[in-house]
Amino acid sequence: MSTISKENYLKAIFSYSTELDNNASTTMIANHLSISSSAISDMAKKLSKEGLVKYEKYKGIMLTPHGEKAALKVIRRHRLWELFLMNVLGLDWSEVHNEAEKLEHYSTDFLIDKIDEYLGHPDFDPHGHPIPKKNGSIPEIPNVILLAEAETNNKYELISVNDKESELINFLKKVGLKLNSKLEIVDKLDYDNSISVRVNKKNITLSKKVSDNLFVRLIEG
Amino acid sequence: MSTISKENYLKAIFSYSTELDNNASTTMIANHLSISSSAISDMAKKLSKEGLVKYEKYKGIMLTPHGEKAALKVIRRHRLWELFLMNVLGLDWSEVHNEAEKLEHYSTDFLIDKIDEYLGHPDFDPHGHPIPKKNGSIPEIPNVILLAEAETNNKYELISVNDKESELINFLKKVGLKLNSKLEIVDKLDYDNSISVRVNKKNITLSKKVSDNLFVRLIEG
DNA sequence: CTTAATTGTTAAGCAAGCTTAACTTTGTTC
DNA sequence: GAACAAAGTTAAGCTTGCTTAACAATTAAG
Ligand SMILES: [Mn+2]
Ligand SMILES: [Mn+2]
Ligand SMILES: [Mn+2]
Ligand SMILES: [Mn+2]
Repeated sequence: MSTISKENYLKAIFSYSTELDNNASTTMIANHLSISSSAISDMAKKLSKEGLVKYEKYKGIMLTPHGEKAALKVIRRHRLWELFLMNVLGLDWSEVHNEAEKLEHYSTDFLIDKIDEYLGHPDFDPHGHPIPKKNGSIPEIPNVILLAEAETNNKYELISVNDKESELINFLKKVGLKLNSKLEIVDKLDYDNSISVRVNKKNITLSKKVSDNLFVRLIEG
Repeated sequence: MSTISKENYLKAIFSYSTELDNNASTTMIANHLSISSSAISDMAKKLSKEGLVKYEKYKGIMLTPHGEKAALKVIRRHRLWELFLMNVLGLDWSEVHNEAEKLEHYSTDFLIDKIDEYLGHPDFDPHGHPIPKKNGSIPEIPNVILLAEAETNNKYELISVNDKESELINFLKKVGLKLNSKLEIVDKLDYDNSISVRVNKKNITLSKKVSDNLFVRLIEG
C-alpha cells in the first residue's frame, strides 16, 4: 500500500540515488526527511518486501524499476501542482513548494491529468525541474553545472534552482535573479568561495551557500 | 492537534447535529464515517479533552463553539475546492466531492484564501451548499424543503443536492435536472412514495430514494 | 594491521487510530 | 415494570510509523 510516508521515502531515495548515481544511504535519507536512521532501515525492509526497493544491509537503498515508476508519479504530481498554483492562483515561486509537498499525496490520477491538460503538458516546473510525463519519461534537461563551478568571464543562463528552501528563492527575488537570467562571471573569490556575477547590468556577489544551489548552462565562453 | 481523522469527525458531528438540531449519536457518526462505534466513543473523549466537543456518556456528542469553528473551516475548504475544481478544471459536479474530500485536509489557510479570492468569495458550492466565510459566518440559505415533501401542483426550484453519492448526481444529469431547475409536482404515488414531476416540459418519475436527497424552494403554489 | 570514528541495524517501546468481543445502559414492547 | 432489543462503552489487541538506546559493521587513521 502506498502511504504519505512511503511516497516521501521513494521521492527521497530517487533524488539521492540519481544525484549520486549510486545507492542512497540511510543517513542521507534520514537527514533529508528529518527522521531517525533506524526508521529508515525499518522502512527499507518494508519497501523491499513490496518490491519497490532493492535493499541490502549496510549497502544502501536503490529503487527497483517499479519503485522508480512510483517515485516519478509523486514527483510529477508535485511539480504539476507547483506550476498550476503559480499560473492559476498567482502564487510566487517561493511559495509553491510547500503547498505541493502536501497536495502531491492527495490527488487522484484523474485530477492530475486534468491539471496537466490545463497547463498544456508542460515540461518544466517553476524551479526549472523536469516534470515526468504520464508514461514515466522525463523531459530532457539542458547540460547544466553548478554556478559554484562556473568559470570567470564566461556567460551562463540560470536553468534551475533548488526549491527546498523558500529563503533561497526569496533571496534570489531580492537580488533580481530569475530562471533564464543571464549571468557573466566577473570574479571568483578564493577566500570564502563567493562568486561575483554581472546580471542585468549590475554586479552582485553570491556566497557559496547560494551558488551551490543554482544550476546554469554555458551560453558564451 | 488536528489530524485528518479528527477533521472528518468534526465535519460529521457538525452535519448531523445541525441536521437533527440535537446531539449527534455515536451510531450515526459511525455509519457516516464507516468506522466502528467503539472508535467513535474513543475519539469523543479525545476531542472532548481538546475542548472541541461536549460529550457525555450515552448522551451523544455536540460541538463546542471552538469545535464548530474548526468544523466550519474544514467545510469551507471542502466547498471552495469543489467550486474551484469545477470552475477552473472543468470537473463535473459529480466528480468534485471525491477530490475535495482529500484536498480539504491538506491546504494551508494561505492557499484557501487565494482560492476564495480567485472565485470572488462565492456563497455556494456546486451542490448548492453554503460556503462558510473566513470569519465563520454562513451565507443565508433559502427556505428549502425535501422534494419528497413537496405538494402536488406546486412549482419548486431545485436549490441543493446531497453530494455524498456521485451516482445520485449522475442520475440527475441523465434525467436533465440541474441546480435551479424548475419542477412542477404532477403527482405523488402512495404505493412506493415515488413522485412525478414536470421539468423542461417533460414528465419524469423520481423514486423516494431520489426525492429524499433533493432540496427545493417553493416558487409558485 | 589495529584502533577509533562513523554509519547502519536491532530491540524495545510509544501514540494514533483503528478492530472485535464482552459488557452496560437506555429504549421499546407487552 | 419485566424482558428483550438496540445503542453505546470498555477492554484488549493490531498496524503504522515513529523514537531512543544498545549493539554491529564499515571506513578512515595512525
Ligand atoms: Mn518543489
Ligand atoms: Mn511530500
Ligand atoms: Mn462535497
Ligand atoms: Mn475528508
